Amino acid sequence: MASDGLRPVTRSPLYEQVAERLRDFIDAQQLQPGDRLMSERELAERLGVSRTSVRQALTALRVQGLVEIKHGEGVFLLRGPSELVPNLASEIVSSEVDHPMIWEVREAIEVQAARLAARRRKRADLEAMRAALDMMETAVAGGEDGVVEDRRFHRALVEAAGNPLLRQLTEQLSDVIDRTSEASLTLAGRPQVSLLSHRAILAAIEHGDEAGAAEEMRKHVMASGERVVAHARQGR
Amino acid sequence: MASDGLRPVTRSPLYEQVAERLRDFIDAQQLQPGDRLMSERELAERLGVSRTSVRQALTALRVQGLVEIKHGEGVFLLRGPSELVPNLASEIVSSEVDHPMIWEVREAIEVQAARLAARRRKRADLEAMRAALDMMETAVAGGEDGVVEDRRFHRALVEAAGNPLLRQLTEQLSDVIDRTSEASLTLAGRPQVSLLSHRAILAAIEHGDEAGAAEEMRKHVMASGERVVAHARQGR
DNA sequence: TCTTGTCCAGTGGTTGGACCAGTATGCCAC
DNA sequence: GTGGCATACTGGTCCAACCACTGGACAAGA
Repeated sequence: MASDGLRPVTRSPLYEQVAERLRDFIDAQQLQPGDRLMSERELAERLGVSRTSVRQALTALRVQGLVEIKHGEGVFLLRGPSELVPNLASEIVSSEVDHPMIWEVREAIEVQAARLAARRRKRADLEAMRAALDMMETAVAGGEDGVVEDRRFHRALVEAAGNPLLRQLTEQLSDVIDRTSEASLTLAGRPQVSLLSHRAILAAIEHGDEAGAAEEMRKHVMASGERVVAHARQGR
Repeated sequence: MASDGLRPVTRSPLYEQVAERLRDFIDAQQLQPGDRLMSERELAERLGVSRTSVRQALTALRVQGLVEIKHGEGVFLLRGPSELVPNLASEIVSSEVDHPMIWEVREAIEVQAARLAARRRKRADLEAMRAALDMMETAVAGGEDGVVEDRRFHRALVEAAGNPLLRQLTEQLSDVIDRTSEASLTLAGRPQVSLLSHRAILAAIEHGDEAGAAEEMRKHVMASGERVVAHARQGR
């Protein structure tokens, strides 16, 4: 399917345009954290839109953590112009699975998850990981890449870590993580190696060997990352 | 300064309550990604609020990536109930600085940051960290707790890691991290010990000793966490 | 029978204006 | 000074109307 130049027209809502104008404004004026914006009524007049639209835009900026809205006082800047784009993760990364930065973050999170899993190792968690690996072994033996089963294993491991906050972070990055895993496992010979690494990690966890589990996971993530990055460079 | 139970009352805006109700609703109903919510008008009536407030709440949920709003069609769920509450960090944690979960996450992120900082160690970054430590030394010598300087050091370290994604994660957790640091440094004798740990970490980074930097940071974070948790248990 | 056009009901998007509620400020009586 | 009060801002909420878009029902035409 070729790009036929007939992709659907996308009209962006007014409040979104307003939000963008406001971002541009605080950037152009070089407003600093703590500075106060104009009142909603004045903004509405200057932008030529209704106050409702301004309020919707401000709500959006508020959710993004850019401004703080104080009843009776005004709207105050929380972060400087330099710290825009809070969705850096999905923005920058989505198209560049081979960026080392992602692998470094995976290393941070998953190594700690492995360590904590080894510390806690509930029976149900261990069985979930074992099951995921068995499924992956079957898939790999059948010539598949085992992407789905790999994902299942990593999620089970994070679950086994028993840390809701850590779990939340991985879910937030799940898109990126899944992409990187896929990029790794579609490399020739990689699924077999990955499976062995997983077995080693699980073994350490089962023995309650925190340091060992952490180190095995670190080696695993690093190796995967290096292979993907190298392959990407080669392709360019 | 003791907790006097007279902190300012915080009235949450209506649209925020509405947003929370909606989150609860899609959780209770176990709505799946792709499902459609009721119309804005119906939601307004059922919740007993104006359509304006509903729209503000929906805008917030949209920005958070929870729903997709399609003109002429309706509001559709993007993520399942499992991936709710992106602000879990500030929600759960704000009042429980002594929860081990936070320290475990700090360990994950900061250990990796130390490792990467040792790998890259740009001159400017090293100087920023040194400067922060010197300031902390002066503060501690003067009998202060050095909370501000400690924060400066940790931020400089994350900066030195040279990983924007990692940096973003720490910023997202900055509230929690700052609280935990403060809880640690206000314990008797802790600032002195912390300062020594920082010196050791920085030394390893300066030598480009990745494993050493990582291990020193791990010991530092673990020790801080254990002390805070122990002190909290004692207080109960 | 299949297509085409029209209409219509329901959806979100936007507006203006009104009023409620919280904050800061200055003035005034005490 | 202190407290009370009026006031002039600020954001928060509501309402009623209308615009813009979508999808489906349905009739007119090929």
